Amino acid sequence: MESVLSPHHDKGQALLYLTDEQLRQGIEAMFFAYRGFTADPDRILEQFSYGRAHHRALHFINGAPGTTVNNLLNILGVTKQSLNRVLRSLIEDGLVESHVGKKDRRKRHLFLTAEGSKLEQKLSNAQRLRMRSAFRAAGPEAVAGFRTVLEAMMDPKMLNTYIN
Amino acid sequence: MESVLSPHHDKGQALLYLTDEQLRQGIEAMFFAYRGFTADPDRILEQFSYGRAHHRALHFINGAPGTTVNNLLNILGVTKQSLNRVLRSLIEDGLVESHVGKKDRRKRHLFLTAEGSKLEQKLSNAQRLRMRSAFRAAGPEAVAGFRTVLEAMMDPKMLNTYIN
DNA sequence: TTGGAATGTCAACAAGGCTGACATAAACTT
DNA sequence: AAGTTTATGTCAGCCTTGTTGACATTCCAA
Repeated sequence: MESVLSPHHDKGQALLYLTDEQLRQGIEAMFFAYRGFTADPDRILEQFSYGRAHHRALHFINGAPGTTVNNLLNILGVTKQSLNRVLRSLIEDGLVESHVGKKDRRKRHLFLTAEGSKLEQKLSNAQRLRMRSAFRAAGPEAVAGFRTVLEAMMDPKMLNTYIN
Repeated sequence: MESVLSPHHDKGQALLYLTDEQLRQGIEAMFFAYRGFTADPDRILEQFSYGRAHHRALHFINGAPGTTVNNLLNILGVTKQSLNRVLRSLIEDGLVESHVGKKDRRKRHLFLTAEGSKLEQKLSNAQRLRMRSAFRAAGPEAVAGFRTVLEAMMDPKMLNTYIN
């Protein structure tokens, strides 16, 4: 039965989106959607014997060419040993180039080679395809809401990285 | 310069949310948000020497008490060997109980014990806390949009599982 | 010149995916 | 009743990707 006397104070109605059940559905939505989100690139990566970690490295090097190893480390939130293993294989396979810094020669600046760029394109095209069809199906207002909630869900530190 | 003559046919403006740059931002938003989404329960799980896989099992058994192993397998999308390893440890530790089916005695029905329920509560409280504050910060319209986009991003098969 | 930062590398380990093979019990089919 | 399929469990082994710890190198900066 809805409140007739004080509709604006009916918290159960006005804040329906904050009930435990709604939150639970939000949690499951994240779980299933993330699976969908990674499924297409994962299938491509399999053909190259690469994993999601390689994809992430390619993605962020592509987005910020010349980025340093340390910078990548902060974005990805893994240990240098873990990242190094992935970078090494990408460099060995000729998808990524590592250039010693000119100003600070301790730093390595990372770039995609033509071949690396090609694979990155392939992966991100697949991922964008699904994202685009989801965005199209949902419409602009939903997309804005999607972005707003995701941004509120990130660690504040990552928001900076992400915004730029 | 904005179109003055035919604002409603200005695709570049009207479909701004479908540009590659917008899609790229959506992709990164998913990556960073998912990290935030799992960070809190991950910290708790560490104290129990459990992983995300245990959390997922607890979550879905809690949501559908008496579910069968096969059903869980379909929801989680992993192999029985992988799930079995996780279930075995949860059963050994007294967090989950496995009961032989009454109608079909091949099937095992899974339930959380009191202790299992306690951990599940702890984990989902942590996860809901972040989700709630994100939802609250974003507002109801954003939350609706968030859900709409995520649902469009799932595999259609999972939508059924999720809807129920 | 020395301390510390940036990077790379080796070794070892763990979680949690995977495949393949095999076992058992129960249900279903013929 | 016999054979097939289904549901589950288990063993062994492999891979990716995360972890820690230790150590080497290079080189900027005070």
